[in-house]
Amino acid sequence: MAFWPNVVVATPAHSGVGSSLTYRSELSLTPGTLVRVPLGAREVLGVVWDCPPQPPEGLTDAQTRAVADVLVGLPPLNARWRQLVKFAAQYYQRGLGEVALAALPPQLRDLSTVQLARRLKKQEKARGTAGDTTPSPPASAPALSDEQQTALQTLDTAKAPVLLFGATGSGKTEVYLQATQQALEAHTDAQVLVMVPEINLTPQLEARFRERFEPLFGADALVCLHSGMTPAQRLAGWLAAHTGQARIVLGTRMAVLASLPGLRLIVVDEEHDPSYKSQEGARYSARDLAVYRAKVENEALSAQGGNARCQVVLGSATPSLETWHAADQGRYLRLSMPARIGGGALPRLRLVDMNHQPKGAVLAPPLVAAMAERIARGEQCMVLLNRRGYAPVLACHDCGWKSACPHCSAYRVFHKLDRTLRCHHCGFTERVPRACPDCGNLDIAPIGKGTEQLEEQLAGLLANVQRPDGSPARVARMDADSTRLKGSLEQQLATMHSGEVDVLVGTQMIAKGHDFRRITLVAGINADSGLFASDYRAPERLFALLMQAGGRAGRDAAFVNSQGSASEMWVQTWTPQHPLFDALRRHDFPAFAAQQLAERENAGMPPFGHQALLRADARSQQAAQAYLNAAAQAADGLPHRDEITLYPAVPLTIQRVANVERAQLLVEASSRGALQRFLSAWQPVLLECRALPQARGLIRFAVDVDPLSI
DNA sequence: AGCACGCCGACT
DNA sequence: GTCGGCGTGCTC
Repeated sequence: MAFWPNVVVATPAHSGVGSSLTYRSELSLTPGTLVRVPLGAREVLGVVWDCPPQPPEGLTDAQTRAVADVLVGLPPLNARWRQLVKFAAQYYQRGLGEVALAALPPQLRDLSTVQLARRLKKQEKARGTAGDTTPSPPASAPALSDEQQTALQTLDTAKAPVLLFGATGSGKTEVYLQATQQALEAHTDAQVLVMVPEINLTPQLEARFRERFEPLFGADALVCLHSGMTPAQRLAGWLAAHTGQARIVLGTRMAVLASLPGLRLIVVDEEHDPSYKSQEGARYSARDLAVYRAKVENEALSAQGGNARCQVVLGSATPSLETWHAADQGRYLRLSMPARIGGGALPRLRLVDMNHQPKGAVLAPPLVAAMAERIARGEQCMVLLNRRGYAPVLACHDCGWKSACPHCSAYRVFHKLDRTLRCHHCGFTERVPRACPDCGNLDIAPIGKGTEQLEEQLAGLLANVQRPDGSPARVARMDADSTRLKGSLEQQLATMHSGEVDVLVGTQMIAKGHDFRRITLVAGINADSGLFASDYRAPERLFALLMQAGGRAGRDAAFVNSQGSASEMWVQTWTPQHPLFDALRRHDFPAFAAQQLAERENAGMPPFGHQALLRADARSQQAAQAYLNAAAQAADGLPHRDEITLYPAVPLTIQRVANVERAQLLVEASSRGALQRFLSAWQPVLLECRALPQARGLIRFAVDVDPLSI
């Protein structure tokens, strides 16, 4: 008796190989079994997709090679996981094996069967001792507000994805915690997946979950899964999730593809965050896959009978318009928690019209004065500027030279601290020239402001300001540069918490998640620069960013009240008349969303229309565009072509990065189904078009379904 | 995608 | 003389 298992390996859709490869095996292999198979000269990890007892047609015996090794001891990946992977591969136009293998920990690929057995044994042993840990008193959950209570109850019985629309500080995390507890207590094998948009946000959430659940389920019951972990940690975490030993998995977008056989609750925190959309490889939206995954789990659970469900919660103070629209239509269940815990008020908006401020001032004088007042009272301030470095450009006043990157169509940023010019796109770094490289003029000067300069200027402006104890005000900066070294993020957060720092200057990263109880003033500098960009999502992003940043202020109602002052959100803008600010002033996200959705509907934009991008990287811009336009031409006559609009190829905003020219072509459809079917039919055509003479110089192409920016 | 094989520049 | 750059082609 022999079998012909179809095995998926890490070959992408555009490699020309079908979705799976057929091997030979003496044994019948359960679908989902992990195997090692010969592929060319090497041996690779693969997943058995099915295992028919008949040889395939059109494939000779000589072509079929034998399965080299079966990873016994590792339970097969279940049908729900395989369905999720299959859906993701189809929907995002990638190879089945590419998605499947990307969802497995990289170390699993090069681990021998013996090593794996050892790993599993170790894990098993740890599980054995987990139950013996001294039972600590169960962590007491705080009493819930009425809003939280309602949310929790609804969550328990909801028959649709739940949008938890909660103001910053309304206690969403406590709802996640208690929902997790509910799910875990309902079933001994139940697992919960909690996702956050960024690695930075995992430590504090992990701490909250550990504090609550370690006494109940032991330390091994919670694992983290994100790309910042070492390969060994990732393998261990993945194995724990796959074997069910981990009851709670906390991670970034990659965690949505982890094997979780007992999944009963998925939490997507800050669901609007663009980081959930992967930007390379398979460009999937972890949020959308989370919703799909819950659906698959629920279909399986209801087929088994009983009323167990896998719930999915999308949490945000400023939901994505896609999610908001789904809630409007009743596809998602909207739960609102408008009140802050402790009765704190949301910060008052102070709009500064920069047209009426002294020319050249980065910070409006009234804002500086307001900050000085706060510092003198022992309060902290936060200033947001979304630009690293000292200045975005260095220029020669004489000949007009600018600090262009030789490899990219972008300027290199002036970093004063280490006297370098750095390209933020390709990483090319040089020491700042003493004189203009073109004309030798010594008068080269920075143009525009970055966080380094803002920190420097603020330190100067606040030099004479004293804190209540008479010590001088202290300014600190937090951005990707200041937190690059391991542990420095934690260190910087600690100095902020301890109150050593009065003013924190930083990029977007300071707006997310971190709770500093003494912050009562938040300022957005140059925040509206995004509004001038052509990106139709710019207002949505700006609103979310300002709302999130504003949410950092006045989190501790008791502190704010004791200070006798209200918290404030200052925004410096050149377009104060923009309707976005009216809604922001009222903290009225629903009004903002309604206005934006009306605009989107009129323009046929998402979520009313559906989009995909065909992107091309090439030696020359001409080749990139020629390939794209040829692909568009070759689409004639494909199924659903008449329901699709193909736009002409255009260069990306940053046309060249690291000497690679980039272009893209927008694909639009009014129906998701038509777009999907068209893209599937287009895929083989895209492969063929690579061989066209005009596409000479093409390096790669990729389809981006539901792109976040166009 | 990997990863082999294969052909041209700066180093032990 | 090699090490190594990445261009081209293949994987049941």
